Amino acid sequence: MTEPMTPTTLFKCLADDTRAKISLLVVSQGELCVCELTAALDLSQPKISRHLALLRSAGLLLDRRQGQWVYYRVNPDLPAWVAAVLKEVVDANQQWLETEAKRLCGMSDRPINQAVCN
Amino acid sequence: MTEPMTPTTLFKCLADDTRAKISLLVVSQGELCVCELTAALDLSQPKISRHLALLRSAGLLLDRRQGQWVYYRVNPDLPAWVAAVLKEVVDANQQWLETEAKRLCGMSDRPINQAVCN
DNA sequence: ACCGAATATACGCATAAGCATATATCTGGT
DNA sequence: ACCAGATATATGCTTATGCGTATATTCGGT
Repeated sequence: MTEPMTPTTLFKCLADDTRAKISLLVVSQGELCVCELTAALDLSQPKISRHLALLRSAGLLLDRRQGQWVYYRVNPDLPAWVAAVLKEVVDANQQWLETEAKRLCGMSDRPINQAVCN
Repeated sequence: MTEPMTPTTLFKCLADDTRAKISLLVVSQGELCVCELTAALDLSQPKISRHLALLRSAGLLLDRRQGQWVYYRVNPDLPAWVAAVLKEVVDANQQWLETEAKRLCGMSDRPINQAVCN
């Protein structure tokens, strides 16, 4: 079902603030669970889940259940240009993600390892 | 009016087949006029113009009138990451643009210089 | 088995986005 | 001044997209 990723497919995934921030946060953190994303973006859980479902069905993200939590990561089988684009955007837009990154770092009850907080 | 380009702004520009192909063709050719784009994408002129207006008002493309033709190019004042993303996508997706590039090269009455056709 | 936490989906609705067609504007040539 | 080619915009319509709320589902602990 996950057809080859065309430019338009990728850009549709990212053409929404919620999905763009989810994706970029996941890229920079490696792996994040739904409750972490909900806290970082300060949005309702159904809203986050709905956007995650879209990113998953487009093949951009993969999910992994671990106990009560579901972790999302970037699909490692994507073409190299997709990873390159994501990396470029993340590296150049740290400030745009600042608020969300801070909320994530300030999260008290994170399930597992608290990632780099600098 | 052209606010700083956020990731979401850029991706909304590109989240449509017509606009993505217009943008990538312009990136790879340097500059293209409306009639060239209309021929390359094989779409109606109003449709092309409407999407160009969006790309222009988002600040992604600039236009320049030369006689009866209006040429569009990528805004050179965009942040470096935007140019990097566009370049990455173009380089890796030549095949996706193949049909349009061929139509452009096969265009008989191109206004000025016929760009590289390989 | 039951309960609460975490996550996913369904539903109804409001708005945005894209389209085709018609029309307006601008330019160069006569 | 007029006309044709090139381009831009307006209008009305249809569909896609995103949202909030309610409700399933799944899991670990008791």
